[in-house]
Amino acid sequence: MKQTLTEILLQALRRAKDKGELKLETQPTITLDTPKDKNHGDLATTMALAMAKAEGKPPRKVAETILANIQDEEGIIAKTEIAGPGFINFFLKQDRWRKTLFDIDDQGHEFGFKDIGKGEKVQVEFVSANPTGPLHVGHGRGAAVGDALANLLAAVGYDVQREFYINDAGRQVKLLARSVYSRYRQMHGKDEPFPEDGYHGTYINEISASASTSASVGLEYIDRSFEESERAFAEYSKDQMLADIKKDLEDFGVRFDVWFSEKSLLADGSVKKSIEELKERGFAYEQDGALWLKSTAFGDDKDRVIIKKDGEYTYLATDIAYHRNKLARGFSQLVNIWGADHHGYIPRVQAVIQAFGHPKDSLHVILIQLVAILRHGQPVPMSKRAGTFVTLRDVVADVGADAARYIFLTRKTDSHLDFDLDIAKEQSRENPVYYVQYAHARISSIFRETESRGIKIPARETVQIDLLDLEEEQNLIKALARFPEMIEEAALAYEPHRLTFYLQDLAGTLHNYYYKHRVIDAENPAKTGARLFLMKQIRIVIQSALKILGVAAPEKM
RNA sequence: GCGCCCGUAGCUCAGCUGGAUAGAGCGUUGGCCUCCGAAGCCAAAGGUCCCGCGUUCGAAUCGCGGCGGGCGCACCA
Repeated sequence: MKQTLTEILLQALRRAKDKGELKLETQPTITLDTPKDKNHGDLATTMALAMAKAEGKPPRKVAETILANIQDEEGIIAKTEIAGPGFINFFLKQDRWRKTLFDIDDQGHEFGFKDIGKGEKVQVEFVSANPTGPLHVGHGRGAAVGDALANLLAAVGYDVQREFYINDAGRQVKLLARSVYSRYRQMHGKDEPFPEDGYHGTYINEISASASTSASVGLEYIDRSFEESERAFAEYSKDQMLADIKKDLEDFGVRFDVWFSEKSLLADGSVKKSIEELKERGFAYEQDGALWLKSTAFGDDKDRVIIKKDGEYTYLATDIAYHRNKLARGFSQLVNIWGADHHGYIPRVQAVIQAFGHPKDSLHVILIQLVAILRHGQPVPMSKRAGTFVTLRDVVADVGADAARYIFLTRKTDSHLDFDLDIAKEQSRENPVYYVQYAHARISSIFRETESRGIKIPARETVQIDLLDLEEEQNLIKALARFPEMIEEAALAYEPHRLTFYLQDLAGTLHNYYYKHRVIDAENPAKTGARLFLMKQIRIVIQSALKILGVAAPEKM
């Protein structure tokens, strides 16, 4: 709809220029917005205001010229007007809007899913939690956003891969092993101090206990030193944690295509190789006995250490190899979803990307602000080390995966999120997710009713959509017509939260209609048919949007 | 000290690639079930869009400077 009108406007400009009525030294961009106020038309443009200065004419004059040159061959425009300082408002013919219903009927769940990506490969890396403890709510937010974003990008034609990067090589895993080892020894009556920085959660005890009966650890290490035991405990503990993490994510409805091991980069020599390549490219140098990345060449505050004086790699070293590996896999766009506390790391990694000869913006980092958990109105202090944190599993058990996902997605990622457990639990029926799901269930309920009465939803060949002439019906149709552009904008902006707001708006429009008018009118089969046809298309769009968010569309609640 | 994010209704937040009278949910007040699902609808009250200056025909939106809150500034990961 918007596209058609944009075409018409472009032609009008061309015509005005040919006739010498407009100078058009620079091609103006055509912006069309849906006005907040319905009295301002279905679509409005401010282009005349923007062009006024360059044309040297008052905006209203420019608007008049544009309008005078419009040729509406298809006949979609019902009325135009120039308002205020020079807005051009377009009122479109109702039957044109109604055709949207046929589009949805034809395309089904493909409706609104343009092929912007053209099959380009895109990777979304998210969660990537250290396998040293259970996932907490912050990870849940990242998981919800990452998964929805991946769905969204797939919906607009990208070939999307979901990846989880496993930090299984560093000190954290060693500390995990050490913690489990200590509890294990204590469990078997040995006098073993617990490491000062060890992980304190009860899950450590559980792993220690299960390790004792496992095939790979068993009772063999009760009297062995940590040095002798480390490998077995590290492997066992990490595997247990990863299995847990995978389970939590699956229960949350999130699945990854690739689980990428940091350790594998060390094992197969790619860390060494990547560093060599950086040296060859002139972006790594030695100083003070350490090896540095020349990240200042790309705008970082200072250069960063890759290999420490003692010969150990820093975290950056494996990240260099990891991002080189990603780039080599042929993605046109890399999206990393990180906790906001890692924001200082962005210039470094973007420097790496550029050092390997790729444009800076081939990596897009989305920062997720931290989630504060409130219980009884008070913030719950969270520390992984101290073992006090609210796990994703707890939240899912409390409020359900759908509500949790939806809450995570009703805020843009830049915003801090207060997740009040009591409200999410006690007022769960007030939760926005139910409002949207209820709309879906309501339509489904109507269909159950018509089915029991033997009323059929008409096919598009027989339906009389011109009977949909109520204002509330127009509102619904226009909301549906907005879906494709909303999807496109959300995808290009990497902002899945826009879908939740769209859905709430659509659901509200439906609830309003439902209350005011009855879909089934036994006296008027033709009108009933048209309304059922409308309901059918609304249901399709709700389903599509909820599916992208990863939230269920229940037929009954 | 430097950097990033946030500051919009009592609360939690949308709106921010500049547009017309700033929105939603919750909460408050009042109304709506003989009728397809009341997990719903309608209405009312509620605002210095943190402050100041600037750019602009036009600023919640852009720029600069403050203030307040969060986070980060390692040869940790």
